[in-house]
Amino acid sequence: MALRHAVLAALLEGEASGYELSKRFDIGVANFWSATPQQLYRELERLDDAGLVNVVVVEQRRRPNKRVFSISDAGLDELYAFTTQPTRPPAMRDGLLVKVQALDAGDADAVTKALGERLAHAQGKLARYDRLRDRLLAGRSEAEYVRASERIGPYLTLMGGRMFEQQSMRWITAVLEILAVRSGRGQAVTAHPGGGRT
Amino acid sequence: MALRHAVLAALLEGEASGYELSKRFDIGVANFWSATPQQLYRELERLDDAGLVNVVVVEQRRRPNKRVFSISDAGLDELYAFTTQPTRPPAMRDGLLVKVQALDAGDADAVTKALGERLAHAQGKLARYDRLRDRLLAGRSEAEYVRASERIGPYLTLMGGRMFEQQSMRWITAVLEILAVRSGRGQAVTAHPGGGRT
DNA sequence: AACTCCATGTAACATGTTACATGATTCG
DNA sequence: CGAATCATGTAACATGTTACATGGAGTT
Repeated sequence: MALRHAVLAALLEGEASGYELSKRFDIGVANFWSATPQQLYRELERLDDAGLVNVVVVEQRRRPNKRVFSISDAGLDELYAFTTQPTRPPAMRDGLLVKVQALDAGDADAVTKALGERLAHAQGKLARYDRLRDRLLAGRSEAEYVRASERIGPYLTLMGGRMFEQQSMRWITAVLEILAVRSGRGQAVTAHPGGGRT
Repeated sequence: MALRHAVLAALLEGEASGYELSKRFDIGVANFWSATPQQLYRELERLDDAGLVNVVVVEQRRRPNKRVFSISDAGLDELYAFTTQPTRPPAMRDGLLVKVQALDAGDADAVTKALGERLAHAQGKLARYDRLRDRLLAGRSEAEYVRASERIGPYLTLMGGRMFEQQSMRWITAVLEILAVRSGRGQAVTAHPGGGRT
């Protein structure tokens, strides 16, 4: 049930509508959890039913009404309790890794292309994280920020996100180099056994 | 449908029973995909139905019979096709990150403890990966291995796994240091707003 | 006129988790 | 004698994905 707690944690940063949350949890932006809009709308219903969030309907002039959610006292208790509960280590589930694992029986050019795309994606995410970091630090050094700021959680997960993307980039770069070496090596690429399908 | 292709990719390393596969895909070992035994048994049924694997029932003397699976020609075609298909960037979903994000409203000691446990877990995985790497290299240098070995996919994902765990360890270490600085800072920990639940 | 943004949802499906059940064998 | 390992599964549930639907406002 970690989606539930991820939503509560996100609401610590301030109240939000489902739509606003769906942007914070967008896969291309999220640094501590990601979820689709549909998951969020469903979960927000449940959180409301469980009394873990407060809801206010905000009527808007030239826009559809929105329901603005904030964390309730019961929600804060629930979130506190969550931090004391065990969590399992995360599962590796990345299609790109499967492609790389299957490289020898797959289309090496296609995998190389996919690696390049992932590299660009990581670069984009990193740039966003860096902008966010600059905004958080607001001119202060990290040491200053760490001492002075009220909250530290968001900064720490942001750092995690940055390091993760940098790490991805290093891995992809290393893989691409190795693939370049191998494609330039005497031995040609072995034709794929099926010989072309249909 | 990446589980399907992960299983096919795993079978490139040789035939296996469901039970054997479940060990390769164990969350504490897997370096390119993880899955529970139940998922694997279900998926192997489907792969069999779709003709993507060959199945041989091996009768054993003092053991229950086992069904040994290997990738079929159709399976190789399917896997090849998969390497040309787009995959989405992976979703961040780690309960530990949620805890860290919620640190300021949570139990800092419990989160610190969880970070320590994750650090140990990462260390263990790294050690396993290192042993696997030594076995793969079999005394050769990486450069030699890259030039000479038939397959490269498994080595590359292994490298990915190693780098990922090292990266996790660096992040956790940095977080623990920052938390140590903050807990030693003038300002005491703010009591949690709910004040104790129930 | 077409497209994107705001704002919400439903329905159907695919995937992943947890608990349980069975039964022999080997290890300490 | 109890625990771990080998080997397979079923059932129920929780979570996540995809496609679609609605409708006004602003933008090109």
